[in-house]
Amino acid sequence: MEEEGGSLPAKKDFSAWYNDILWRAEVMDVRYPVKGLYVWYPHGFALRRAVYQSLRDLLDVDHQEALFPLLIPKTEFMKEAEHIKGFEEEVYWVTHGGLTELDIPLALRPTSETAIYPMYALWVRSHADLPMKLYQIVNTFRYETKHTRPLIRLREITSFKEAHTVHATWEDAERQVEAAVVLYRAFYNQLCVPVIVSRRPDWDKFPGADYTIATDTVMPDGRTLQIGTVHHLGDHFSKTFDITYEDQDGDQQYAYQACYGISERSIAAIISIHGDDRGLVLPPDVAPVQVVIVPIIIGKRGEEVLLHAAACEEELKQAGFRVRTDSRSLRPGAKYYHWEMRGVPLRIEIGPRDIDAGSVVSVTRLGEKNPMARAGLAGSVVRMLDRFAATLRARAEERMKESITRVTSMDEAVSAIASGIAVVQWCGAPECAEEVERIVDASILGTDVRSPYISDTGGPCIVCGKEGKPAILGRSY
RNA sequence: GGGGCAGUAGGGUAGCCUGGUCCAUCCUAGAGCGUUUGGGACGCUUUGACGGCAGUUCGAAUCUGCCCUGCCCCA
Repeated sequence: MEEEGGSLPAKKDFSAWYNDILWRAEVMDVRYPVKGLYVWYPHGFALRRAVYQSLRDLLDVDHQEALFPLLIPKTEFMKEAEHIKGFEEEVYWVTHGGLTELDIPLALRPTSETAIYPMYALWVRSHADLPMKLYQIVNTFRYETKHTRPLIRLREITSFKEAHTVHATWEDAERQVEAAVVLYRAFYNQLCVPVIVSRRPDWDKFPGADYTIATDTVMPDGRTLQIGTVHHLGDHFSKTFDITYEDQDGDQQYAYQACYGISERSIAAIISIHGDDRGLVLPPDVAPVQVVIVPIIIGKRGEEVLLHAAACEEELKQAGFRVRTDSRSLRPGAKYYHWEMRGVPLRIEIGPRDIDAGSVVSVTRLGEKNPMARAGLAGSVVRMLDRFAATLRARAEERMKESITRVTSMDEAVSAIASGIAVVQWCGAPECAEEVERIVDASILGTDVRSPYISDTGGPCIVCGKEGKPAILGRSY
């Protein structure tokens, strides 16, 4: 299934690079014969598993994982008017069971509010049940009409982590929204992916939400990618689905809710932000293989080299690393290219010369090559990988910083958007938003921007000149 | 949503315009054997393809229609 030889298009040609790296690095196979559905290769799936494990670890501190059905009866799905409007054009419907037409058509969940909340109505009874914080990791279906793209715009989102929380008050739900933002920041920090947090304009919020906070990152071509959203649902759904609790005075009260999601776009971000002309570059925390050992098997000392490699592998495994020894009968160079394509952070080469010198050769995925003492190997690897992650993070932060430009004119905005995000002042009026979006051919992503590179001081609106606040503008995926 | 281009072994391609020369070219990959191994090894043997359906025709990879899939541009 794997392909060697030939090479990846340069990352400068981002679209071609992205399409190619997915199969060359064995992340996704895009050849499944249905538009918008793709297959995870084992290596991609291992990456997915590590990424979602790290997300689970963060959530499991105060959330519980559950699992709700894929199919939602039309009667439930159609209850919340705004929600329906937001999704009706992209819902897949199951209309038949075998040859029999169903009395009530079943929707394939495009998201699970309407699957979960009827159950929440049963589960939430008293203030003592609150807050309730559950999440699930599931596939969801959306009949996308725009151009589909692996990991980015899918008809089957295979890896949707959606958390749904229930609270006694609007303010409690708001605090949960903030907690979710903190959680998502921590998640992306582990992935070494920088994000900008902002509040989506009203017309762009989740259908049925009071407001939406989003995390975006900037792709190498300057377009933004939304990689996390947090919604304050107010009491819209609790009123629709009758989610009430008995408060301390014995009165029934409507609950307030929040929900927040992350999908495999997080993996698209890892690939796009860290990858280079040689392939993937993976943060050590989520790399399926963290260390690859390449034994240099020459002539008579082959057996001896393999024994040393096996001892190193064992030592690193004991230390908790995901290690592979590549003892295939290929030239060492071919193995280096192979594992570089797959993003392995650290390579250790062991040959007769190293054995004689009591050392090994270590080479990071960023090309830093050093001899490393054989004694205390595991400790050295820990330090090496920590530094590697820090470098990745710093590198990505630097690029993020460079892609953000504060502008005061439309011309400046246009040129800033060509390579990233423009920060403008905006008064908040929809007419002004339409105007600026039309002129610069980009969208207002959000306000109340939280990024170390964007100050929150206001100024005159770029369109009408009235007092405005910073808003970010960009072309998004 | 509108328009354009394309689909040939696992991947990339030639052939298509001008139907027969094609049991289809080349590179790469896969299998087998042998020699190799400190940055993509080499030799020999071998496997493997015209997106689907219908039509035109004595004859279709090649022409026509529809469908599916992909890519690019515009909204």
